Amino acid sequence: MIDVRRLRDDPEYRNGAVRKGASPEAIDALLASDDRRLAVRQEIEALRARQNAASKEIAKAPAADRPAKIAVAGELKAELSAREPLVALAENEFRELAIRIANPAHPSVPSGGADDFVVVKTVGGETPAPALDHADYGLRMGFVDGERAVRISGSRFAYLMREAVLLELALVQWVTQRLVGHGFVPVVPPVLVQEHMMEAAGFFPTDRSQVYDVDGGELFLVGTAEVPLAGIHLGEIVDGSSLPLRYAGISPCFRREAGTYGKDTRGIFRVHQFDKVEMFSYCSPERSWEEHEFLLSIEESIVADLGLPYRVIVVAAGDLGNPAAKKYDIEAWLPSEGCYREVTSCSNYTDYSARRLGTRLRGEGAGAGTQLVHTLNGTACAIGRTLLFIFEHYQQSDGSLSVPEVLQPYCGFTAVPAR
RNA sequence: GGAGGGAUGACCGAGUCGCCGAAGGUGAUCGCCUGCUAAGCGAUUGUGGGCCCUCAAAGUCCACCGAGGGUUCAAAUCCCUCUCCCUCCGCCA
Repeated sequence: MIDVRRLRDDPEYRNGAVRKGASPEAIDALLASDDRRLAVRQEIEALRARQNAASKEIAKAPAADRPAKIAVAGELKAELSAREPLVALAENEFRELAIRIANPAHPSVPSGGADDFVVVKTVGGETPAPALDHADYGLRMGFVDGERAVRISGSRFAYLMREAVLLELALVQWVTQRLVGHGFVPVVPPVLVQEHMMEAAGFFPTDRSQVYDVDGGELFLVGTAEVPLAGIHLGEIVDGSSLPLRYAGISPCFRREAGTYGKDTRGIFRVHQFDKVEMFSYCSPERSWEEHEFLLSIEESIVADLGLPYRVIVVAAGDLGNPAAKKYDIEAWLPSEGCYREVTSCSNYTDYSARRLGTRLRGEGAGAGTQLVHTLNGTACAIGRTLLFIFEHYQQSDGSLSVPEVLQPYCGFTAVPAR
């Protein structure tokens, strides 16, 4: 949820919203609506104050005077109940308008759309394509069986099998250990959540079509552990000195991938179900940008230690998700396609999600007030996606697969012979 | 799936129409006291919003006792619906 006061007073903030696609008209309409709801509320509150006072008098009055006083209070009540619905109307109008304004882009975010990203750095070279691309290689090695999965679940599902499973477990172990070392609390979260949690996390109503609902719409399968991790401190006021609170969620992720027909149909690049280790930080507003860089540095270290060539980009304003003020993507080099493709990303949602989540922090010292926390999230490792990069970069000329050194202690083998 | 019980402030826990934004306790903060520590004594200590004000504080008004409706001049308290939690039975990895 947008900060309306800041939208009114801070030109840079307002401009950031425009760069995210909000029209100046929509913003002005929101501000006008804010004025209206305030005026209505003031009127009703004044009326209610009079009614409350009248009621209190009744309690103190001697029995003989009561009937007259009750009549007076009754009139006020009638007037109040006639005008009270106006408040809800004004509030609803305001909310409708407010929900359409995305979190403003940070000044450091370039304007424009999907092609207007800025490359921050490039590490490693653009290696040549291997004999088989990740899909063919996965099939050949018996790592990925999409054909059989189609029979039982439809397209964009796959059986992950054989050593690929051990590599998955190794990745989860390795990455989780690293995060624990950085002070993240490891979490296996619920992956079915209620509608209100989807809303609070900012996925509904915008991305409703991307989410599976089960149990007759009572519960929804999360597309990322970010959702339940964002809910850990729902409605809580946390001690400011305990921040940053860092969680590492390990979970399957479910995505409908609506509107991606024909896109990335090879292998397990884009599937309806995959496992992921996700980072989530609750952070004070003062140091959330620092935290964002921290999450990026972890993501970089993971990709780099796996030996994958990659680049870091700052995603342009128009290509940011609704709640993100800034987002980095790490794109690894995919030799078979001859281009960089996203492996991980991290976003700073600033106070945008926290406002709906109701997660605040209490400052230190006596009389210190509360303020909204900032929330950030990032992919530590999207397992399937990562495996596929390994299939290409670690595929040997004899058809065998070597194992990235960092994973060897966790999977118990150093190579998989050709098949 | 069946039968009961519950949801109150950071936490525990009173409270069956007006004197309740809510006793008491814990925790926290400030001060006092004891040559340290512990204990003890006193004070303060919910959230959000409005008005006032240059700002803040103070003051004042409104809302909030799981959520949403209802009854009433007046609801934490009565009624209805929903959600969640707990206990027992059944089922079960």
